[in-house]
Amino acid sequence: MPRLRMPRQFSPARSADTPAVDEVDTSFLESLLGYNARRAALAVIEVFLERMAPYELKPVDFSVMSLITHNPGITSRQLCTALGILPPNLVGMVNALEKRELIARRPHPRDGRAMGLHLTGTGQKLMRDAEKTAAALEADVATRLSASELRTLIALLKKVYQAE
Amino acid sequence: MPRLRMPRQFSPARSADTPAVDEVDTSFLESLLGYNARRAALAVIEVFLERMAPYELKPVDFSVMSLITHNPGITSRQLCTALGILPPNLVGMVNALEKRELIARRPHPRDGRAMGLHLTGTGQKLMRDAEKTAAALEADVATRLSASELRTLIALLKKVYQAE
DNA sequence: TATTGTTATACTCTATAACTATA
DNA sequence: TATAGTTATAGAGTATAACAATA
Repeated sequence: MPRLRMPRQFSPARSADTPAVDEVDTSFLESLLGYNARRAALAVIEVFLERMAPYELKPVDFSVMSLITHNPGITSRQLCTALGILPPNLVGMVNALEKRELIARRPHPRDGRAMGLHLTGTGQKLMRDAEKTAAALEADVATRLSASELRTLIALLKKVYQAE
Repeated sequence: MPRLRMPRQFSPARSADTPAVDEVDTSFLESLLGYNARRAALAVIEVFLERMAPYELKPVDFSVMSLITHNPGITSRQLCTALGILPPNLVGMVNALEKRELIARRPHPRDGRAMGLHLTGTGQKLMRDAEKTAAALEADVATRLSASELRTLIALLKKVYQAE
């Protein structure tokens, strides 16, 4: 009978059972596209947040403003579809941008339910600078990557998500 | 005097002032690395969520489990550092995985404050299947990309975030 | 004094249901 | 009946402060 053995909770596990980890092996995770894509996205967004702080634009705000810039009269619905945002979550952003007098709502010419979104003069001025900053950020990342590597990277990323 | 003009609120804006957008132009955003990286990450994570649903592992849970798999005895602190998670936010995940009896806490051999994390038998069996599924997911993405494109993509993504 | 793990908590992001007005 | 915009609200995800036990 094994009665003489110590009860398990008092039996210190042998060191083979409780190894310590000195250096963390992340090689399996690093072989996965999703892991690398997420880490890279977070790294770029971190720099983006710093550089865009003067304009008080977070990445999604910038995306919204940029689409309005290049698509004057775009509707909320179109913004949601293009950016993968749910309508209830866009309302607050658009309200905030309108309150800052960066954009203005105008009635849609053909659909009485919809409102077309337009930049104000202030909004246009801000976006000229903000888009320059965004483009400069790309140039800075291109110091980690060569210009052609950056082009390749973006092309491959598009292949991943546009194949949906 | 311009008194005869309609008050602005009753004056329908001319169509030149309120254009409608038929097709949304996203070309500027698509030129930005951050935008593309985020979209690609979201696309891969979406598939990941579907495929990992049978194991009830979200991406972060999988990352935690995978690091424990390849680093038996890893501490919470090491997990947080490796994955960019804040300690308070890891507690709930580890508790949940322990409650599911996928992992077990054992005292750290050299540091009385820390606990080493280890897979249980159940956890090992689950992770054998889950990591196979994760690798198969890569192969599926490789139908959108060639094998060499996938390797290039991952290498370039690493360059972006490891240069931090 | 510094660090590990933890609690409590707040803030942001994302998701669902339901309403209104127009189509 | 369906759609655009909105409200309210719930659930994740992420953030800081502070504490006990140990280094």
